[in-house]
Amino acid sequence: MCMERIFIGVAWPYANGSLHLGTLAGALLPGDIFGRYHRLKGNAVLMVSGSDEHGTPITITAEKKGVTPKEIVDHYHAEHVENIRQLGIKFENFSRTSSEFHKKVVQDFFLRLYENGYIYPKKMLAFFCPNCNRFLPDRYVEGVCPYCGGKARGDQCEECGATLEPEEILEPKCKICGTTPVLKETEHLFFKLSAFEEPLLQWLSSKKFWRDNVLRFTQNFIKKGLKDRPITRDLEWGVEVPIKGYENKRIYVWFDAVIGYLSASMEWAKKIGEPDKWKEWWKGEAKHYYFLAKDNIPFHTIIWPAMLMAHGGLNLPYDVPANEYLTLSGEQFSKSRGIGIWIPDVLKKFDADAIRYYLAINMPEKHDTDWKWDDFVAKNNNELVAIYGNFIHRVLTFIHKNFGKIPSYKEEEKGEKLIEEVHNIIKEIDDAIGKCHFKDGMKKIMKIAQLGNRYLNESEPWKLIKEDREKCASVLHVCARIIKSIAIVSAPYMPNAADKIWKMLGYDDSVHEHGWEEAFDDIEPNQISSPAPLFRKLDLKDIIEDEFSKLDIRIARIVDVQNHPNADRLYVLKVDVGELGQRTIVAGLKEWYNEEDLKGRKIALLANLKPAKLRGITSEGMLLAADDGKRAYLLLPQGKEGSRIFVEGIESNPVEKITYDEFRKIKLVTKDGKAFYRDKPLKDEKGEIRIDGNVKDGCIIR
RNA sequence: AGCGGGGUGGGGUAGUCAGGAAAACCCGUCGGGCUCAUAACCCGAAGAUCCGUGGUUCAAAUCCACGCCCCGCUACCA
Repeated sequence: MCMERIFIGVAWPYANGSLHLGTLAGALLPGDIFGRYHRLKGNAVLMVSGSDEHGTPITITAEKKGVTPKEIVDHYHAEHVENIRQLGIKFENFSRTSSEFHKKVVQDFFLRLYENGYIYPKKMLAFFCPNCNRFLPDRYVEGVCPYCGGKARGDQCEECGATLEPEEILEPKCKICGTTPVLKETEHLFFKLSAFEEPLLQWLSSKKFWRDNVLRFTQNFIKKGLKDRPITRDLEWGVEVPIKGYENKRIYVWFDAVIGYLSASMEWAKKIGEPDKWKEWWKGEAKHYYFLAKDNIPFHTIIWPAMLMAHGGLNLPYDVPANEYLTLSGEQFSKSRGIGIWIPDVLKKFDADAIRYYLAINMPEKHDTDWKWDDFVAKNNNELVAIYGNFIHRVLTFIHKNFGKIPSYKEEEKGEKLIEEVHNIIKEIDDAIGKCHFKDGMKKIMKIAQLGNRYLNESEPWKLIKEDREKCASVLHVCARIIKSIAIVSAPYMPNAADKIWKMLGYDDSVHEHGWEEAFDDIEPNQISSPAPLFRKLDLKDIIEDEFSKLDIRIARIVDVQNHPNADRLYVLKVDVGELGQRTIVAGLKEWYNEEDLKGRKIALLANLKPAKLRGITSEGMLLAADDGKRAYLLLPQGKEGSRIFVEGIESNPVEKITYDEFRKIKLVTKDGKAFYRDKPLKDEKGEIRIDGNVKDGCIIR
């Protein structure tokens, strides 16, 4: 078989925070499975990625923390590198965009496009915040839509979807400081993306094998018309523009990041001492694959290919098998809403391969899939441990106890049939991974383990060992041979476990130095040492240990206030809880808040409290307030009604209904005029939750 | 609003583009077997009007039309 060159580009994680499971499921893991598979197949793989370290969000994080952007990206880049190592993801080069090497490549690339006539200057209007003293990216401008009066963000209305020009937006506010920004003229360099509509469509016409969603999305996007994009920004943090007159500007982070694929390839070649070697992938015959989640599609199927066309002489993407999203119990990962599972946290608790298994078997290839803790535990325990791990463990312990080495094979009719069946499955796995059907491949590996278990049960070697030692040896030989196959075909999915199996089979090198075709070969009569279980069982109780996660605290808006007919001190409130609808609650606020104070106000509502009748009226939830023994103080959330109030780092996993007694054990207190759980502030999507009035520290919130 | 994806037994998914014999797989439930193995393994059973309505067809989960519901994207956030 002739060797292929495979380039694998994995979307660059942004160095403004920790990696989360979505990045792993959508880009890192499929890229790694694919890369490891091709290396096993004997192909020449160049797989690169790196930390994306420029852009406004990083400068803002740095300002908030009072450090330099460099310190932020150094911190997260180091963390990414460490996490990637722990996850067993193998890159030829995992680089970073703040390196001098990368900057130089970006500037050369930029200049070449400039010389080729694809970059030109143009004046434009942009929002400038006089208080922050900076131009604001769209994301940081909030205002009112001139068409529907809804909330508009940047260049678009969130409510009606209208696209807005900067000057149209009403009552614009800087999202960082709340100041009204001014429109200011600024000159930027534009990339002539519009020139590539036809070439891109032409190029796409040969991509019939792409995933449907990727291809259709891309084609529609282009057909709507491509606009030239400004590719410089008024910023200090980024790659300097290599053109006179633009010394105060930086290259737009997106433009710079995608060039990382090229710069990281060149840097790799330099590192291994063959500085021209990258050309074999970028100028010679090679297939370029890019792994990313769906939000990244246009950058990899339109902008980057157009940039490569404008540059000339470099290979375009061959396939972009973009994934959908991994959601968490049905909700999208979102740092600002406190929804997410961060890689450094999960690595503390679980084996990388257990995480890799669950994400592989549950990969969002065709549509969003959900990470659910109970499902993770179930699949780990019932599939990975029970079917896969146990097959290997029971075979090896049996061999170790009774033979000490891989027993020799005489003949065994059923076993031969099984081997043939397994070989067919291996071919199917090969085909599946080659087509980036990773989920399917993983399922088929499990199928092999299942067939092994069945064969073992039917053959009953524990009986044969007493009656027919030779046949018993043959049966176990067959099983061992199947385990060898499993080790090889699992290597792309669970590199660590695969290598452990390999060593338990008595080999003293690494499975990753071997080839895919060896999965068809017989096993050598190795001595084996005492086997140990590969994976451990998990207990859901150990995972969801924090009692706070039981609470479902939502923001609610008071729409109506009535006096309770049978109680002097109680109000009956009607509240709007967004997606949860309207609710009636009873609250004892009458002594401290009058009706007018309350109407329209946003409050914190414990939404999953077991409903209770208070003097004849059922209260569906409980309004949370601080109590200093003399009076009550309302919590003052700012977010949208229906959105959650959370504590960072504690995953929300509310129980159906919580009793008042259970809730009382969870201590929420006041501190510095804010609400705290333990030493962490309660937050909503707008930030930390303040408390009305002048409340002392240490008051209980109920 | 536009575009894209999705709605399949209790849960999670495959199958849909190239329509066709009993709708496949994993988990869960129930019954049985086994005891080598991390109370793990294996076999069997129950359980689905394949979102709804209408249409095309000898035949529809699959094609067409309309409707309902979820999710994502919409490039100067990454």
